[in-house]
Amino acid sequence: MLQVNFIKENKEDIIPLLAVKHFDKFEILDEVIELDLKRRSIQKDLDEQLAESNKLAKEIGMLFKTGRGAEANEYKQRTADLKQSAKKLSDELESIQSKLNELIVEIPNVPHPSVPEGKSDEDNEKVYEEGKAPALYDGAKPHWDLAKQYDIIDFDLGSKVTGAGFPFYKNQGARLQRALINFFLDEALEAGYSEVQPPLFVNEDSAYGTGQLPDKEGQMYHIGEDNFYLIPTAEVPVTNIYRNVILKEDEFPVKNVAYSNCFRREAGSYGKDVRGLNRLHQFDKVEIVQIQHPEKSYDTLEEMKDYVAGLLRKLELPFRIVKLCGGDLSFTSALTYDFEVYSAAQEKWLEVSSVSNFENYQANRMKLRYKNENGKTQLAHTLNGSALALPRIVAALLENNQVAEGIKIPEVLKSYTGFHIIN
RNA sequence: GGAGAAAUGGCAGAGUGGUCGAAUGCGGCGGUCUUGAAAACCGUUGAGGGUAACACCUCCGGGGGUUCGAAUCCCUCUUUCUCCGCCA
Repeated sequence: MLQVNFIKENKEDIIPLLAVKHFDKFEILDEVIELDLKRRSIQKDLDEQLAESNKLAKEIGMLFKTGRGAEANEYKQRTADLKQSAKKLSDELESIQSKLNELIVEIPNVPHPSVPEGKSDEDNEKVYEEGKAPALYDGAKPHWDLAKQYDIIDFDLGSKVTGAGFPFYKNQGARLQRALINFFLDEALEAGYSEVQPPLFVNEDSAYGTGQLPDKEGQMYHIGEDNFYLIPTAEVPVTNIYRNVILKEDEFPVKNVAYSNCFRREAGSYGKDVRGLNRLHQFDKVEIVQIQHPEKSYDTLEEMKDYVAGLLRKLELPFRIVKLCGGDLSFTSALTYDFEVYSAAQEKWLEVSSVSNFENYQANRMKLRYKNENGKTQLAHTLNGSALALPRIVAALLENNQVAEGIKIPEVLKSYTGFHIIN
């Protein structure tokens, strides 16, 4: 969430930027500012009353000690009154505070000035493109047919055992998954990320910390009995490692990589978008997370973008990078690059990675701070990116590398899979 | 799952109703000494709100209560440890 002071000081500047994100409830900004003023004045009154009763309590103590009980009892009367009005004020304060909270989480992160205008993914700005879609041979098929032909991914079996969107990976398909996970993790370690293996369930505080709650409640699987949420991405547990943490400035940048299963309800998805591997309820992803000094976070975003591009290059996949427009940008992100891989058989671009800078939006919720050189605590910046999500990479690998004899494995993966062709 | 013990500042650890935001030690930072370093000595060292700056307020795992007054007493939740049970 944004900081109240930031809103107050930059209101005029952020209104046009928020408009790029199609946020139009600008009256919330004023309400937040007003509530904060109110909060402050009530806090002041309350503090004064508390100071008064602290003073009285001390005097009463003294009186009792010196054996002047009668006087003490007179004082007691006065504290009773104070207590009552203090209680009223603190109730009022609490209700204002929670109203303020409710409102401020409705304000999305302010997009970076370079974020293009636009409604949907069609308005995203292409910033880079590399590689050519391969010319496929005549019998080329989409990946769901290939998966069946080579018996490497079984969607029907997944439906039987669990439901749609929970496939089984089998035989060479299962090994390809393992190979990709290991390849991605090894690459990240090489790039200086330290690996963590996070829990797949998180508590409410964590879901709130990275912004899944209260916004996207319905998108997560929820274990009611224990009030846990299944993680939609490793970003949630990994970023929350640093919830309520004050870093030292020389600890920047914090770089973590995590492989995890991801669980998404994907309520509202339909049609060919969800065919095969295009959209799953459970999938595998290697995620990179960085925590960085505010002044360096955009350099880091570029670095992460280049890193992801390098992975796709090694996998020999044609890809492009788009800068998300205001309408496609997520609620919490200030700037996001999406990576799309061309699926030759489906003749469309598949999103395989998303690299974002959240600036201090997540950090403010999580109270993730650092001490600067003057000893002042300030909010850090958080960034993350998929590096990479497996299903669509697998889809593209299968489709783009198919030949009459089978599916060729890219050079860089051969030592991981132990085979050169799926057949 | 059952029984018991515990949770205090970066860490260790004292504090069982009033001058405790909290002794002491370690660590960190600054200084004295030194050619430099170490040792020794001196000082300093939690977070949030608030203020021009002070004052002042809140926070001793979370929440609630008792009391004029709570780190300290009571209730509750969470976590950790010990024992028993079960178990990959």
